[in-house]
Amino acid sequence: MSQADTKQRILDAAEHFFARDGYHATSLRSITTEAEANLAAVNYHFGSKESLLEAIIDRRLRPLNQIRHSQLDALLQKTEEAGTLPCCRDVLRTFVEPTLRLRKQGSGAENFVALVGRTLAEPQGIAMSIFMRHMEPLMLRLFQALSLSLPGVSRQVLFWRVHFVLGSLSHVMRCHERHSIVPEDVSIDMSVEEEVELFLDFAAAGMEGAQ
Amino acid sequence: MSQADTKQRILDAAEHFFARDGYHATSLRSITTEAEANLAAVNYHFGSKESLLEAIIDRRLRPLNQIRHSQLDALLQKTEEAGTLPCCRDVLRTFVEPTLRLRKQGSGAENFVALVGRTLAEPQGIAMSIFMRHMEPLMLRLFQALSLSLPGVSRQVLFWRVHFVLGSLSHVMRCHERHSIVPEDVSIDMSVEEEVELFLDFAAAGMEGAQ
DNA sequence: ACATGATTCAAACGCACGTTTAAATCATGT
DNA sequence: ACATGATTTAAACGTGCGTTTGAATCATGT
Repeated sequence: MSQADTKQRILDAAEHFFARDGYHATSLRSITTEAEANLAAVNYHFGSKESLLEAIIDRRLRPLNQIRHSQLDALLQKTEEAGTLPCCRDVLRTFVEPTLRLRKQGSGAENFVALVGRTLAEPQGIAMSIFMRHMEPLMLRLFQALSLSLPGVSRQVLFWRVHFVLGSLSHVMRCHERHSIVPEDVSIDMSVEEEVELFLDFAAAGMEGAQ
Repeated sequence: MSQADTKQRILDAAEHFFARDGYHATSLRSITTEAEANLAAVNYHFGSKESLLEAIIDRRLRPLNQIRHSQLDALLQKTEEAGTLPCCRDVLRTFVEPTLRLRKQGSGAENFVALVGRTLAEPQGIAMSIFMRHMEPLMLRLFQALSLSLPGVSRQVLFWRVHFVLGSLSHVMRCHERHSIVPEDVSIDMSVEEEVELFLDFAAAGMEGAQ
């Protein structure tokens, strides 16, 4: 059993518990027990509990944001060539679709998505500063592209609507499994495409605002 | 200095720290220090840390939900008398407006609003079960009223859009002070009415969905 | 086969936590 | 003034935490 195995198992277990119970409510003992590793392994491989959290975010957020960046690149290049403005829904899709797709990829990625959802809900939390470092450039590009797609909406109003959408998205990201109250006639299982379009129906309409 | 004083000061201090740092990251020592009370006072007056959290939720959520219920009562009675359907925006307003108004009421209520926002983001958290007990009847009525106001939207789609709106709202509730990144030309200070209409422009359009 | 560095392991460290205790102090009715 | 119950206080309790240690074990190149 090599180092890589242990590190990966610890990352997976920690991702799982951090997402489900939160950073502070999760102990290194429960992580290492689930990972079938020794308690000291976390400090040996990662240095500290906080660095472990950073490694978790690093592992998944870097590739995710690369995808989001390149999707936005592609959209902006396409509309520029066509001499048109990107539509709000398409801009949002470059951000939302990779996120919801990640969740269905398996191998614990759904735990990461839920963890990010939690992180967005803890403004003063340890994870937030780590997270923001990764997100800031993309967020600025997203805001600019949305501003481009909705020339009729003031920057002030746009700012808040972007926040509303991020609130919705982070909420969806947290609800990865077993919902609290689900009416009997509502099905939870959807394809990524269905999820994305369901979300974009709401978010794009909200961004455009009341008529 | 009477018992009531100490209990109130502890409630206020705990509300403040629970909202800012979360339940697990807040110690009874920091609470009682801020409240200028003895460490043992929490267990004397409330029994345990968890019961303290319950008392915090009880103190503010009970009157808040009474207002929301009666606002919804009034709306439904009015439209029934007029023989019309309630409009989606008005239904949402009965839920959203008392929430955002509470925040401006002062005396620490803004901390409670932020705490509820956090709670909604921690599905397995201690606060969630306490919170859900208070919210379930109102949530069912809200869902029914929204269903009435949007007869063209399937229950399945409606269910998700309600979740999206609650996600947005809980996000707004958490952002009570000092935002992370605010563009220079965006003003944060708004009246309750402005906040409510800004939110409802977004939420009502989202509920109605893309055309 | 052996040396060497990487990894695992059991045990312990100091610390902060929520809670409990019992004495001291306070408030109140007579 | 005094008795009584409510409240406050300082101190300690046991527990679980993140982290550290040093020896044991493993993997690898020669």
